[in-house]
Amino acid sequence: MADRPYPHGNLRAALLEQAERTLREQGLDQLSLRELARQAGVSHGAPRRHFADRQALLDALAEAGFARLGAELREAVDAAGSDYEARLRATAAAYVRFAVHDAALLELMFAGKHREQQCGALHDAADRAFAVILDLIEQGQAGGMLERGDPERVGLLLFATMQGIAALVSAGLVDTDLVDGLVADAIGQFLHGPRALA
Amino acid sequence: MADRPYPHGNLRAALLEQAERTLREQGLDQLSLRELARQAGVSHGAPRRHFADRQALLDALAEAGFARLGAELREAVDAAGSDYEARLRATAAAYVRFAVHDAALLELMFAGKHREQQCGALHDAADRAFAVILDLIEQGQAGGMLERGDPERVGLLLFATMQGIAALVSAGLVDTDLVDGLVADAIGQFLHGPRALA
DNA sequence: ACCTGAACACCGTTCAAGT
DNA sequence: ACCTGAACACCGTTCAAGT
Repeated sequence: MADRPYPHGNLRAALLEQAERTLREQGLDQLSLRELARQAGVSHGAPRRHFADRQALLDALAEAGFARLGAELREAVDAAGSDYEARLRATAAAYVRFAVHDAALLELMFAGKHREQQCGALHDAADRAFAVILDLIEQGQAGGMLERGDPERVGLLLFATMQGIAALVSAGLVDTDLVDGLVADAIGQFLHGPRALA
Repeated sequence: MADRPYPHGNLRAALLEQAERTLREQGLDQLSLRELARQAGVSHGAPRRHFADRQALLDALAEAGFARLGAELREAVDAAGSDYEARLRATAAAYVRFAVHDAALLELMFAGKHREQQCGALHDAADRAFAVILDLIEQGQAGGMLERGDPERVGLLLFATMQGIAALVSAGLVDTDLVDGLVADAIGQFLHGPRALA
């Protein structure tokens, strides 16, 4: 209740930031435009100037989520050593970390219900996150660590596997202490095929 | 507006059935207890006798969703021929079909927010769906089509991959005409390793 | 045992009015 | 250009009362 970090002119950013925090700490159900306005110290009609309706805010959150996911994946790759399997593993681990830390946000990012309008921006943000994986695939193929093949197809498969593991974890269908093993299995299978699991 | 198919005594089943339809046709946002009560021809307080609150209804929907998913996977396996790769492919195709037909329901099934109470029943239903995949893995290992290895770990990986593909499709991040290829890639990679993608 | 109906607090959205 | 504040329709939840 001290000074507002956004005295003015930044209402849109303030709403998004607080919304992301609420989403993380209390879930989508508790995310209300009126409460966000209250926390920002403006009237309940004010957010309308920046977001046409609640869904527009959710779309913007999802877009920002993909941007941040892409950045975190990129960081993980860059921080990993030169060993290719370690780079893959670090990427997958970063993905799962994001999924655990921002489960509700990830749900929102993959929620089917998105506006046609924002859908373009959302799709672009998702593509930029996917580009990290794509780069990794091309790098692996160039270095001979991965078989040749359409990088997009191979990358989509890796992307899907990571998202699937994230979903199982977020849903609580797999115990958290099994996650690391599952990620390792996924990367091993991806690189070396079924015999990696034997 | 004709006769109610549930004159009485089946309110719980009627609510669940209508809720699943609304979820499919209009999405989670449009699912309201009051509207369900209206469609069932009862007062808005009546559902409370069968579901403590809205979340309890959603939990029940998710549980029923896993039960149906399991049944549809089982049917797909049984309807497929004896060729093992075809059986795997049919299972994955059935999963994606479910995801496309009931995207909002699948979202609900994997939504983190589930009650402790219902969580047991939900987990059991999910386990029964997973059992179909587990059987398939054990069958593949016994027949020599799959490498040996903890069937649970191998099965989880396949489960995650299917869920990941489903998520990408539901989110609209991959065009529907690429789905079949992606499923084929996933199964090929799962059975034969990376060289299947070259 | 199951349902009704009034009540309460809250929400998203709209819009005329202010600065 | 941006925000206010009253208004409207709708919702989830509670609870005393009915049968």
